[in-house]
Amino acid sequence: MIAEIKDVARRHLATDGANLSLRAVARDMGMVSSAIYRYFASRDDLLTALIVDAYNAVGDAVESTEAEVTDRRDLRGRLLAIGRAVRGWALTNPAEYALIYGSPVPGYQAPQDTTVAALRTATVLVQILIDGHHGGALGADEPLPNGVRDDLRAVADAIAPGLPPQVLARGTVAWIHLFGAVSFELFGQLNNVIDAREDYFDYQMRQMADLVGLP
Amino acid sequence: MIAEIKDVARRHLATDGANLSLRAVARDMGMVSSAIYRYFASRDDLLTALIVDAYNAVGDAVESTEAEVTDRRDLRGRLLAIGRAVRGWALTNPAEYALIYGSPVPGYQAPQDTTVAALRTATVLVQILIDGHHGGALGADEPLPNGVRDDLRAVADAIAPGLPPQVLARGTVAWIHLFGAVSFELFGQLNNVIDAREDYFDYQMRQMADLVGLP
DNA sequence: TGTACATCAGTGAACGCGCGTTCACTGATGTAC
DNA sequence: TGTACATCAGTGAACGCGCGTTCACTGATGTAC
Repeated sequence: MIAEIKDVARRHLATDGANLSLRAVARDMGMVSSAIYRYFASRDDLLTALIVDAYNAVGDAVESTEAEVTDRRDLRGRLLAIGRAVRGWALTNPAEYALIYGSPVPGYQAPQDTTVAALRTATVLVQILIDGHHGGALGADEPLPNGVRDDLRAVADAIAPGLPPQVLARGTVAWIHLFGAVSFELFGQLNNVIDAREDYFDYQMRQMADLVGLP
Repeated sequence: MIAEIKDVARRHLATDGANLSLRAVARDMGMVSSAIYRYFASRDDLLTALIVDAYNAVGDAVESTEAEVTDRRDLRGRLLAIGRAVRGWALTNPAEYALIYGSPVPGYQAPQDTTVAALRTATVLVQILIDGHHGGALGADEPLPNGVRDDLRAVADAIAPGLPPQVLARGTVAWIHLFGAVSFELFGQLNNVIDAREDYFDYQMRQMADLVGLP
């Protein structure tokens, strides 16, 4: 029942964006609006559930697609797999993507629960950096601004002990570019400019592989 | 009067996002809601005006900041200036930034008028590419997927005749990264990860200058 | 200088709609003795 | 096997609010003769 409500709500997200209406969801389920309160304490609670689900859905997509790269030394292939997984998921679930990576929902404050699910995807990328670093494939010579170096050292301590901040820095740039590229395409900024979307996306991911220094 | 309405509307954007309410705007101006219709035919018309203004505001900021770089051969400096101008404007006008570069407003269809204003910013970047290319500073050897090459050739024909698609390709990557980085920061994805925001942004822009191959 | 008229910014009431949330309730299903 | 009770999913009415848009109107200001 909870699952059905979320399904209907997801369908509504597609047309209404984050202005999700409890009453409309109830209507679609042939229920009276107050019945939803048996399952969700408020509209925000429903939104939160959808957000957590969305993070987990990208997480699932990314983890499984990346795991399919059988040659684990093919770091570029693994990065490309992550990128394609995110993009593929975003294209099939644009509203949910916008919910988690688009403009913040006005008046909605994300609770702590969401951050755990949000981290899953990042972990897969970081593992590529770790593997590349251990294999000695990634250089890490150039200096970083002090503040950035300290911030990234803290991140490394938490999720990838021993990974040099410089390596992480380039990883985050690739990371940000990945979501930037997907958002740009999804939010219509590529319209009338690039039609060969898939090739263009792959091209960008290759540029990022170069930037990170993957062999 | 039109200007005042837009001012108040802009203030509302900040709290309500794109769920802009005509009545609330009128209320804030001490008018009755129907009075707005003397100046804007509908809520969507007001939104469109705000969007065009926003594009022009970024355009102004970018053009003037970039023009301040006196050494025109300093291509990296010019790119950095563009980046900082976009980021600076976005940080002072987050709601307007979200309006034009965030998730699309549900149910709102942007009219043609907006594209002209949207192009202004891009033109400034393309000029850097042109200058770099004429100076012989930018290599353009590696192959591009056919579709991408054709798409970008068409773009070049329209706004920068003679500019090789390869050069434009790298420029668009920098372009997309710029907005990706600003959105990532503005939409809160950097929270609890990077505190040295400004340094981190500059670092990213330097990576993009490298990627484009600016001297 | 004074009157008649047109312009036009803003009013106020109304239409028809939507929303989130509360609350006492019905009525079916399951459980215990 | 049959009765009494508890559980609980869903109802329906209501509260108090918001919205975009239309429309006939008032009343001040400016213009023409």
